[in-house]
Amino acid sequence: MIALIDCNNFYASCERVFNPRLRHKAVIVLSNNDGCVVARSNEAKALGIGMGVPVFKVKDIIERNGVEVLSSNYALYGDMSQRVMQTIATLVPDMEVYSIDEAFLDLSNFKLHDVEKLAHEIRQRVWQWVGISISIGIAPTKTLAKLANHLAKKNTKYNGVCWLKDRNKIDEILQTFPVGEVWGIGRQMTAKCNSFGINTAYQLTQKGDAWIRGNFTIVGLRTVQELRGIACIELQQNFVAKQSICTSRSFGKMISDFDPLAEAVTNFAVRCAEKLRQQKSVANNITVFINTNRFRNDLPQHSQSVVITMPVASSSSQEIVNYAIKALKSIYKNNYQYKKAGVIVSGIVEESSVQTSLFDDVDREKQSKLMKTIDLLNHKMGKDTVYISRQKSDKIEWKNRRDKLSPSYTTRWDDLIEAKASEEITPYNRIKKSEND
DNA sequence: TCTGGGGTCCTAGGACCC
DNA sequence: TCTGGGGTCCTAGGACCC
Repeated sequence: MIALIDCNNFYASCERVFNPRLRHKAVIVLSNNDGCVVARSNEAKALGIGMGVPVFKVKDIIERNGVEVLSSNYALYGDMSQRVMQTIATLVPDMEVYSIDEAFLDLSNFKLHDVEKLAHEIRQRVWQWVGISISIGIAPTKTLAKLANHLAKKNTKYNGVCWLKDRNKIDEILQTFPVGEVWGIGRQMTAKCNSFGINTAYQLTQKGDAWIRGNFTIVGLRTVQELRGIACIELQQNFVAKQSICTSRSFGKMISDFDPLAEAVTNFAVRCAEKLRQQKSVANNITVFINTNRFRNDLPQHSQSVVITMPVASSSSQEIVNYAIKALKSIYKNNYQYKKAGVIVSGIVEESSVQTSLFDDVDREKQSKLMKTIDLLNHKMGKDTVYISRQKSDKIEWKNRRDKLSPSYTTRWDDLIEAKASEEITPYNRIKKSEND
């Protein structure tokens, strides 16, 4: 038995925990650069604000209904996510944290008659300890647990917990479940299914394996098997190092000059190097890409990327920055307005298994000590306390827009909430006051 | 005016080998 | 006229996820 826990309207819910004024109101949270809508409270969904739409397209709805608009505050959401996960782990330790707001649980160690009670206990505890409401789907496979979760979220009759107990119940549900809502079936596969007259999840499960494989590859077949109750996607409980790491941003405004572009790329490269060191990895390849604004048909377009393979795999900020700048120089062109850039490190291996080069002229021992010291300082004293000079100039042209950022309530001392008790409302004062009167 | 960021996995096809 | 058969490895690009 597998459970999928998913936080309801996660980013919007996080904002509400510390700002009660937002409760019972339509709230939306925007993507980086205040570009698109990435989270909506139920009230905002009801107003017809779609997921992923650019804000400027729903400006009317926002103004007419007084929708509360917030920039995304990842420091807050990341910390709240950890609290949710830690709370769940107090009841079920066998857990895979699947995304910032989702976790799969292995319930095979629990007795069947305890499952429903356990699920409600998890909901209650997360709500009480963290202030976030969650939905829980329970089923024999990950894909079915996802589906159950979907139902738990959509139908209030489930009271937040949907358990697909047996095959009959599962089939009954699948017969009305749109095939496109199934986890792993995206836009392309949905269109193809529909063109074959397959509209429900059940219809898909009735097709032959060979047919499914032929049309939807092994990936599609796995999804169908999971719908049939045969587990093909295992719970991943151990830490797995990433195979590629990307840091990229759209800019607050477009950039033409090389220097500010290089400043941005330097920062992205430093972040990639930090993420590498965090997971004790080194990378062999560095990709740098730059894009002009693809929505501006009136401007000349230039999008290009280039991969550089380093002589020796590395996680040194200095080294990765040097190669990234070299890469940028090779693709940068004058007279274009760039909107976005990014750095990807790939060909990732454990730092303990580095293949050295006979002609290596870098003192790796020294670099490694330097990076450890920098990481320590930056962790203790704040991000970029020690930085590479190219990371910061007086110009900050490439920075993001985050106009509606909420405080980092849980991760910055300066942003801690102050609670003030009014004289009028405390019970103690009320008694004192009446005594005086 | 304004349009996110970060991942994984799979396949097809080319390059190369004998 | 007619041009083998069987592999491996790598990469770009597509599809999917949150």
